[in-house]
Amino acid sequence: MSVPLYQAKAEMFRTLGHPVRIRVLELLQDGPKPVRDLLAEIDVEASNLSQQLAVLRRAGIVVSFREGALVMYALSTPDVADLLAAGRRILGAVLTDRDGLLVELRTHRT
Amino acid sequence: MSVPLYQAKAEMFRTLGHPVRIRVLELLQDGPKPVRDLLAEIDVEASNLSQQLAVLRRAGIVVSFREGALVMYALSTPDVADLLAAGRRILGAVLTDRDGLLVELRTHRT
DNA sequence: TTCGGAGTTGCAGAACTCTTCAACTCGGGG
DNA sequence: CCCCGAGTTGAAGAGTTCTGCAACTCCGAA
Repeated sequence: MSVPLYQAKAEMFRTLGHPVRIRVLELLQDGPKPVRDLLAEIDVEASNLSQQLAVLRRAGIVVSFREGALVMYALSTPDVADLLAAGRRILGAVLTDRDGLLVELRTHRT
Repeated sequence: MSVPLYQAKAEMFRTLGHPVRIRVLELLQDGPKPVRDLLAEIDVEASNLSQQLAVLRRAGIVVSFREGALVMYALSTPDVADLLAAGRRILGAVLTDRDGLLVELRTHRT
């Protein structure tokens, strides 16, 4: 293995670090979807969506296959859902901590 | 709330998308550590580490406090460990899927 | 076979992130 | 008081990533 593990991990997280890519993953959580449907829900240009899908595909996080005239995308592993869930939890924790801090700052001397 | 949720999520993942920052979080998983210790384990310039710590701090993922002459850092919530664990699982899944694919390609016609 | 819809690819400029250097703050000793 | 070790901050240049445009491929229907 030539790439250190922590670097592979960093790359994986970086891959998720884009609003369009996050939305794609959330939409794919409840099953495979054609590009058309993603495009209908995400409000971004087709070529831009395609670029972002390519990023996810290269990272191995989603897979694509053709179904008749349509190209379908799906999560490559359901573990992705766990990651998104963990992300949600941290976001919640961080935001309530911030509120807590604000309360602290208001109720005590700074 | 002015920032859409999926954008906040994307920012959080982007924050994790850097090798030094990942290593810091992994080291902090088993308790608060002074910057000196992080510096001793990570092999990066002090100012660079400081920059990366600032990124994590701004995102609310870690907190820092002074202890005598040293500055200590700690995870702001233990949920961060879950996120790293989920990341590890996906990395594993993606890599074994890749191997699976390679086997497929070798045993059938391409 | 030709057309049109569905996606993808290549590319260039704008926007962002990284790294490093130098200058700085802060809290103990001596 | 002055200095030193411990960290932080600011800024600039190099390097990446993002977006949108235009040109392209591929399948299915007429």
